[in-house]
Parts: sequence; structure tokens; C-alpha cells
Amino acid sequence: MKNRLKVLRAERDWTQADLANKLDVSRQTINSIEKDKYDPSLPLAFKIARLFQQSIESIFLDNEA
Amino acid sequence: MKNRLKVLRAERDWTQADLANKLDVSRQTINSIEKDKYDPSLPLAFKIARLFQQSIESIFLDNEA
DNA sequence: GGCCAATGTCAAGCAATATTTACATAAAGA
DNA sequence: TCTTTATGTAAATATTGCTTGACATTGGCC
Repeated sequence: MKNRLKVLRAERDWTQADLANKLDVSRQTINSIEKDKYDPSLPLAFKIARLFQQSIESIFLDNEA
Repeated sequence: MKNRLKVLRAERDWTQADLANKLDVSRQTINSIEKDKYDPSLPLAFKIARLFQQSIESIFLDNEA
């Protein structure tokens, strides 16, 4: 599932490590999500949406049919 | 994480099995989510939101601080 | 060139999620 | 009462999400 994390970070000049700290996850987790290795859990997706004050749908893009 | 699946089903007069079929998961998966045994994956949450034509945030309720 | 910060990637392992199969319970109708 | 339908629950297994630790690559700056 595509996502806009990299852009959202860039807008705020945050590194992957910065974002990881704010979300209480590892840097590798952020990297893996950005690189589309896997999707975050629903609770983490909510946490991300809350941090950026945007809807989940505006950050994670649903491709499915 | 609380959710409104039971109500959304009721509004449409769908059984857990009906919803499970529409989402291509087992009936027990629906039951477990409704009974708050665990949260769905993000892709499944998107699929549910798409089916009910509502945002994820309007179906799954974020309790966290 | 050499240094440093940021990012990318890999492997091993644990925890959470999702699956199947199966059985129990509750409610409604004949 | 018997049957049927919907829901609840449990155990075993597979898969995914996330971790730590380590190392490679990239780009900017001195």
C-alpha cells in the first residue's frame, strides 16, 4: 500500500529516526513502511494519522479493486 | 479498538457470515473484530471502509491518548 | 579524499493478527 | 420439542508486524 510518509516528513524536515521516535517505533519500521515492505498495523496507522492531523485515507492510498 | 461493525451490519440486515463473504475473510474473523479480540489489518480496514463507503475513522474508533 | 548523517537492507526472533476446524449457546419458528 | 440460523468461543497453525543488531550505500560538507 502506497503512502505519503516520505513527503509528510520532508514537509516537516524530519528524519526517519525523528518520526520513529515520535511514534515509538524503530527507525527500520518507518523505513520498511516507506519502502512498501509491509503495511503498518491499524493502531499504528491511527497514531500516524493523529501525529500528522490527517485522515488515514489521506496518508495511505488504497489501490485495491 | 472499538468499532461500529455490528451496527453497520444491523443497518443492512447482514449476518456476520454475510459480511465475511463480502470481505473474503472467515466468519470468525468478523466475530473476533466485533468482539474486540484484535484489530483488522490496515488492508482489511480499507476493504471494510470501502464496502460501507465510510472513512476508516468513522468505523474504527481511536481511543489512544 | 575523508567524515558524518541519513537512508537502505538483511537476518533472527518475538508478538500480534488471521486462518481453519470444531463445538457450544441462544433465539425463533414449525 | 425439534430444527434451523446466528452468534460466541477455543485450539492449532500460518502469516504479518515490529524489534534489535549489524552493515552497506548515498550525498553533503570539510
